[in-house]
Amino acid sequence: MRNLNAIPLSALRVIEAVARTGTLAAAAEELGVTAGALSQRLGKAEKALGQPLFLRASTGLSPTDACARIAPRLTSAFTELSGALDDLREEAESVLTITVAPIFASRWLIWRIGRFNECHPGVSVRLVPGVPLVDLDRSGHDAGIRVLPASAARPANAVKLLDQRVFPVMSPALARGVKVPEDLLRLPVIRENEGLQGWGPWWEGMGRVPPVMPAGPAYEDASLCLDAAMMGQGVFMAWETLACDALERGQVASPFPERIRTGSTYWFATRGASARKPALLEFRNWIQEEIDVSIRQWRGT
Amino acid sequence: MRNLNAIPLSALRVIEAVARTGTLAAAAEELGVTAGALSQRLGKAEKALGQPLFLRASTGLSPTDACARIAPRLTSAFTELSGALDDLREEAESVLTITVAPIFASRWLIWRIGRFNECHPGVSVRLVPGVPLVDLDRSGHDAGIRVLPASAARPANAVKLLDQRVFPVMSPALARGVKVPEDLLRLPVIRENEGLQGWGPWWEGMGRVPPVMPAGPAYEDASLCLDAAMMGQGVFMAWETLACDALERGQVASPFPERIRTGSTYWFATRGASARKPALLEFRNWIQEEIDVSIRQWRGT
DNA sequence: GACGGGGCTTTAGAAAAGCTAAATGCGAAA
DNA sequence: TTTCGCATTTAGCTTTTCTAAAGCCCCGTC
Repeated sequence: MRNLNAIPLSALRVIEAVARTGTLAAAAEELGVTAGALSQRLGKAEKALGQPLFLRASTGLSPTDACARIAPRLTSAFTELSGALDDLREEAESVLTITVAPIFASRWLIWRIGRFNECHPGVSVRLVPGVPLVDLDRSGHDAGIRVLPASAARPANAVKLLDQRVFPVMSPALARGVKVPEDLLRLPVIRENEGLQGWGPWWEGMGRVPPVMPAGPAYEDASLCLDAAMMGQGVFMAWETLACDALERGQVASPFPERIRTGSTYWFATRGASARKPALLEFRNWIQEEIDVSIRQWRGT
Repeated sequence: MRNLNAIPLSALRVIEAVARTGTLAAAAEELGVTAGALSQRLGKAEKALGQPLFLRASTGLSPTDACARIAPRLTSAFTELSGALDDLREEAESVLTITVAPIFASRWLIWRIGRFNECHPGVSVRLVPGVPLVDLDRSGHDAGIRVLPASAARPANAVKLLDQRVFPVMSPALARGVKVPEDLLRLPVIRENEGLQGWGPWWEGMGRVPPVMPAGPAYEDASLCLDAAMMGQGVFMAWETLACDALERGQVASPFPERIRTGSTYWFATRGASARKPALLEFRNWIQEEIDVSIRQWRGT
């Protein structure tokens, strides 16, 4: 492979094009430069290789034996390169790579993505679950869906998908004993990573001073916490996108109709270079509609 | 194929090398430039393609999905290019392309070339019969064997193979009636292209004033003339390299022992760029020896 | 036999690309 | 924390490559 260092690749391209088209002029047209430039490149190539590659005839250039023998291989190699490049471009157009917080992907997005595929068969969406906020312009992702607290700066190239709202969920059996918020104090609180995310805003939203609550089991991520809630292990303060489907299916119950804003926001951030991809715009539109539908549904409006 | 115009081929090479080696530093070593140069090329490539191709990790660069997908194709394409180049080089070393006057090729060289092949199995000799003197430096031939009259300029990069000598030949039956040169006047003269090449110098060399001779059949080339002589159609003034084998085999007879110089010379001319090819030197040495042997033999020394 | 055209080559100057070396940044391992 | 490995950036310099125009050669035409 190192022998490619000895001769500029552009020279090989000239050899290929001239061998294929038969004239310098035609090759020049194809490569988008003047014939003079090619003549020079060719001259250099022949000098570098120590042998003439084309016989100069009045009607054009005809390859020497040796050149004719390798020309098809050059053609095939460049065709391969060209094809690979095509694929790259095509894929760039038809494939969306989207980084999503796992919680959103696992409990909401992946159950709906099939519908997008049905409507847009030419587009393939790849979800990349990932917690860390990646710099989209460097990561190779076309877009990212992330939840940011109100305190965070508005991300670049981002549109708001929805305000995050929370509410307590529990198994339907437990819910039967819960009539007023204070009833919750009798239940263990299922915590994500030992934290009590969302409880403060919720009590306040309900017009109460946040009380001390009995600690229940803790799990590593919100999805596991929701499972625990389904199983009756306690009460869990759930994000709406996390719980809406479980609520719909009756796997968990929500005793109070209030949906309290935490101040966090879902953002759909687009990579600058992908901003013009039609597939990406379609996807964003689709997800916005889908969120609308989904929320309207389960909020019971 | 035109899409290759949009991005420098060297950038593709960087992509390939980095994808394969995993680090910029290793790729830089392979391509023989600094890592900084590659970083720049890569940056340009990513900009040109509108998408990042590698994720920057602290341990090196890791290709994005899309890049990983095309990388093997790039590798295969460059391997193909590299292989083609190798072949070109190898062939340049092991293949000799030699342009020869057809008369010399057909009656002398091709019957002996097999011996060269036996001694030098790695070298393959291609004879390109051709009358016109080609410019070796432009024709793609490594060497040429040509006969030039004394008046011609000594060709560049040429060594003398032998002085051309001529003598009359005829069928053994006819030869029985020929004791002195004047006996030839009773025979038809077989002519090449209506000409009487060689007769003047021969008569003079024999100490005679060139007489008028009876015209016989004419043929297009000397090889056909020799055939005619074998068949008893007359007498033919043959070049020694043309007739020596036929003489050896008794197909023609030469009544006089004198071998008269015409002043023409066989040259072995080498293309400048091929002058250092070991195979070419071997061939030249071989042909010189072969000529020595052949001439010594049939001159009966 | 001059003429014209197609096609390659040459030339000079200008533009662009590419390179190097060194400074910088950034994680991870020690 | 320090250090180490690796990538990136910067500035300046070299080298390459390009273009446009003129030149040359061969060939067929008028």
